[in-house]
Amino acid sequence: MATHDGSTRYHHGNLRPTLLSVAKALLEEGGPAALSMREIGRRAGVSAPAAYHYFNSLDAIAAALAEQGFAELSESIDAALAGPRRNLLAGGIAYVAFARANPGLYRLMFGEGFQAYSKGNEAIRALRMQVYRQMKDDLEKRLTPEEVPNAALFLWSLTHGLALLMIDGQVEPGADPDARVEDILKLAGMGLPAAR
Amino acid sequence: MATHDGSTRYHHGNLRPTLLSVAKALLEEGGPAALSMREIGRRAGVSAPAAYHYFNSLDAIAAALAEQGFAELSESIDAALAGPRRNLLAGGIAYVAFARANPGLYRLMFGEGFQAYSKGNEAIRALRMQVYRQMKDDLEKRLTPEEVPNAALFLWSLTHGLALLMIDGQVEPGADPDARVEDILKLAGMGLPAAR
DNA sequence: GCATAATTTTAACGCTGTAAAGATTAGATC
DNA sequence: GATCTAATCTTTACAGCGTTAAAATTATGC
Repeated sequence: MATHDGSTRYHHGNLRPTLLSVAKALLEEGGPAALSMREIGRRAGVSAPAAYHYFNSLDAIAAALAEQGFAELSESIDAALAGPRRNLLAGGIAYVAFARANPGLYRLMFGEGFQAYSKGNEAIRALRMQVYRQMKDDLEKRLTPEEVPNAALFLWSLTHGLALLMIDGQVEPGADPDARVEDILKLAGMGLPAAR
Repeated sequence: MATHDGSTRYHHGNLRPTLLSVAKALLEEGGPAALSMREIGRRAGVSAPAAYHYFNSLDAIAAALAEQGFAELSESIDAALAGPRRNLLAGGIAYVAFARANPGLYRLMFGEGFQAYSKGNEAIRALRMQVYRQMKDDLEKRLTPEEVPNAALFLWSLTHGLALLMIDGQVEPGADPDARVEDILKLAGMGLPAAR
């Protein structure tokens, strides 16, 4: 491997996190399809099979990235819900902001390959559930129990769809995309003051 | 190549459409990632390079499938809008129904690979625009001009998001998925009688 | 200092997309 | 009907991929 001073060592010393950060960079450069075991090794300054000491497969690397992503997304929503505007609108804005800041990762988390690499990954299932629960909990504060399931699916669909359309460049870029997101989400009636 | 009676001919005679239909089957079996030049050739009873006589690349096959998909989606929406319930709700239901009936194709049309194979494909851009316009036209009948852009993005986000969540198996399957779709879309206030 | 365990490399297999060159066949012209 | 031409398909080949197996190297504990 190559080190910062140009020298070379047999043992990397910090390979696992390096692999993940290199993979994340690759993911944001070219989307999930750009993830490649050999390219990850190349950028980490290591042969491709070296990565197999830390991950069983390319899918395992994808799963690790997705897991990180769900954790980060969940934290980001938590922070928004704890902020000055503690309501679902703030949560939705944070959700879309995460997707826009990490388009490759978001596509990995919700895109076509998901079923493949998350097969039997309980951590991912749990984290994904947690994001959904954050929204449901808030809805339960002001809706009847029968209304909650449909309202939750409605909001998730809207937010997820908006995030993807923006990521895909399907939304004509105006001056202030964040304001646009807020306007759209408000149409769902999310802007009500939160019940305490 | 192999024919129905077990014999073999050098010239297939109907290769281009066969390639497309075989590719469509592959797409629905394993999603966009399952599309493979060699497998397509194999199933068509032909060597892989034979396909290059009709398509420049695997992406070109994907683009042809996507183009077909957009045309079919557009027709399906048109039919719904011309039906007994000539309103946006009917259009939205038809939209989601298309996605659920062709999950692999829908992911191809709107998924991560889109940018790659549709690069410079004007037919696809036009057809995609057309679907969007169908919705906008209807909105313009009953909203002020300033309201239309946001309302259109709102509806497309909701419908697109719902379609993807259902395709991905994120919606707990109830007794009647179609009714569920209708309930969700109704929450957007789409169920108003259409202006004539 | 030495044995052991952890880490990484090289070599190899079967798969992929696709380019190049050659074989085969259909269709037009005589 | 024979022949020439153009269309169609096959074989061969190359580079790149994920992954496995075996060997090499280095760090660690005694």
